[in-house]
Amino acid sequence: MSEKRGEQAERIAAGLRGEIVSGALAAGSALRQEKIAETYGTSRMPVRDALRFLEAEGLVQMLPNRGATVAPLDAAEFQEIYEMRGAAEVLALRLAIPELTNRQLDRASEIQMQAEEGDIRTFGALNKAFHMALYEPCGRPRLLTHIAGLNELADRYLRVAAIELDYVAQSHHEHRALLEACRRRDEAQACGMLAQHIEDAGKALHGLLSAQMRGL
Amino acid sequence: MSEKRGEQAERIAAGLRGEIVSGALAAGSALRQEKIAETYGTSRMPVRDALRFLEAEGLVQMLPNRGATVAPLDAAEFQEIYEMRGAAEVLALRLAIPELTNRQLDRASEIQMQAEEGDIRTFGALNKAFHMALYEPCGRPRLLTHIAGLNELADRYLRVAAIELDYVAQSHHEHRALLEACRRRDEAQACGMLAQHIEDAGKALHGLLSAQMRGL
DNA sequence: ATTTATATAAATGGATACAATAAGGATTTT
DNA sequence: AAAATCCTTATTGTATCCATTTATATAAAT
Repeated sequence: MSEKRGEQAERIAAGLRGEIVSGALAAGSALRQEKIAETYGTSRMPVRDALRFLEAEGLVQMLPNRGATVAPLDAAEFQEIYEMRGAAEVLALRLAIPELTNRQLDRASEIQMQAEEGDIRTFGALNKAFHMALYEPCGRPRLLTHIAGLNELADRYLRVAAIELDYVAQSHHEHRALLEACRRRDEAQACGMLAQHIEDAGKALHGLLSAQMRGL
Repeated sequence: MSEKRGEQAERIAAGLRGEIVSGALAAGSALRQEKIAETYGTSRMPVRDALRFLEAEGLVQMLPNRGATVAPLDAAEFQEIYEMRGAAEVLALRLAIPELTNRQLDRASEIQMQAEEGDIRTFGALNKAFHMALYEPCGRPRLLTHIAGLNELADRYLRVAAIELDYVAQSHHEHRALLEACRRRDEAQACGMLAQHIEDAGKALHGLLSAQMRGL
């Protein structure tokens, strides 16, 4: 019980976020405040704060007087998220490229190598890490937060789509090409490839998703 | 006291939002829960919810155990917001153009005419309305919410910059040209002009801002 | 039998009360 | 006199309690 005061809401939010993104809490599930409070050993008050957090992130839906539910999965929203990712991440990359150091590029390469050696379970996290490594030098905190949020939303869908192997292979290929363009500091080429990469991913996964999502 | 239950937080958030965007609450001001609660005739509880809302929107900063303050104004953040606006709004316009009906274009024209007839006090709201009218047909709710949030953040800065007249004149000019491109359904031209329009606005206002922001 | 109305149970929203943290001032010590 | 420590006060975070709303089940009426 010796949790630092003032951060229980964030602890609860982190816990719920994990359960939602991992799929442990199914889309549409009711989130009862009392039950969650019991689970985390607090009162309902910090739980409410946590739910508000997650609502702002888009992982939870709250209806007045009717409680919170895990946000539904919807193929149209998935497409929208990927469109937004495209716009935001291309901007971040464009702003980052002039600031990219070789050291940072090496770091991204290393992450990509780990991703290629890893299996499907580690793909999601390492994929995210690779992208963020390229964007961080842009020095735009709000933009980076926005991108991270979109990726978190996307992760839920990836989990459902149970990523196919040949998509992963193509993703690796595109990552390598993207890295090369960045090393040449070829802004136009890199941005174009990234836009294509994200659009491809969106389309590739959209199909799997529509099929997979009958069971709701 | 006969407010509908379950929406007090949103009422308080709307009130505070207005005071922050209008500048009635200066950047950096402390936001005491008890005082706000008294003002709105409630307990501190819905106030806390409202502050969480505003924190998510970026208008308020919260430090654990140390309360909330109005988010500071910062020229670098202004630039970032305009960069993000550019990316998001160009995407929205690109997706909207194929769906735009003549009726919707007429509606946008009407808003623009009102803006040109109005004065500086009405410029901000009508400017926003014009842009949103062009984007709404894109049918991407999350993207539209994102854009609206960015515009709200930008409004704070516009208020401080006390918009110059020749900037307004140029904005009107660009809006008319943008409308023409949309009427021709010329996606590439329209998107290019919008990108330029937002970039111009960002640059024009950035200068004013840096000067104006000494008095903090 | 179906539908509607009522009553009851459950869960949320808000208020009040309490605990803990942080800041500011007074007092003491060097 | 300056600095450090302790104490007091103001403010936030959490818990408990109450009221209101919603959903469910039961009963009555058509």
